[in-house]
Amino acid sequence: MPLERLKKKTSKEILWIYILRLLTEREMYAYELKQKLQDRFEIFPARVTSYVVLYRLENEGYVSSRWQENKKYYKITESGKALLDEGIKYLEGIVDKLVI
Amino acid sequence: MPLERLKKKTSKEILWIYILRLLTEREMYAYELKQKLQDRFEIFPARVTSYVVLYRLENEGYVSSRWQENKKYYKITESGKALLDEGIKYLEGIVDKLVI
DNA sequence: GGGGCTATTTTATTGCCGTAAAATATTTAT
DNA sequence: ATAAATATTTTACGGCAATAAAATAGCCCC
Repeated sequence: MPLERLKKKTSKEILWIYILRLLTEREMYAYELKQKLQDRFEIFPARVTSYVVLYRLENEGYVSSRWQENKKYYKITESGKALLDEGIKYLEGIVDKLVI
Repeated sequence: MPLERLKKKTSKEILWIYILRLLTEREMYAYELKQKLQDRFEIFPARVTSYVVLYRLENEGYVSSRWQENKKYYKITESGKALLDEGIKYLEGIVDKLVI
């Protein structure tokens, strides 16, 4: 089923968008994000995935981090917010083109 | 840039949705579809890609084909239409969750 | 004091889809 | 007549992101 493939693939490959989206609400740590991803977006990434994605995002300056009580809290940066906006607009654009 | 990755990846991995969408308008052959994908959706798949995608779609019953004047015309089936609807709804759902 | 949950890191692997490659046939300008 | 563009097929390959694996540490509770 291509739709299953799409859901599996897409929901994982847009993970960084969901993560940035959640971080607009407040600081969170990776483990917490994984829970939220399940509750809010019904995505079930593997244990490590959110760590890896956050590592990439931080490396590219879209999030910053600080340690507190043995947890690594991530915060979205200005360029992260800009990226998120672009990402959402891009996805809206896809839908628009399909629906017309 | 994760957005570039997203555009590259997503626009290719949803290729089948765009193709099904185009086929709701009329029968087309693969080569023709490639042109339309560029004009309408600004996607630039490799020469063979539309052939491969259509092969998969036909195999799974989402399109049917017939030969006419040395061209293989593809037509969307009922299950193809259902799949397309589901796909679009799924994408709309993603956007909705992000925008809230 | 040890089992279970929370929390993170690094490295190696895998799965999959688009794509490159190679081959072929027809049609259309020049 | 021939080069270029159109049109399709089959097989093999590559990239890359999520994931599995393995290791580590704090915390809680019984």
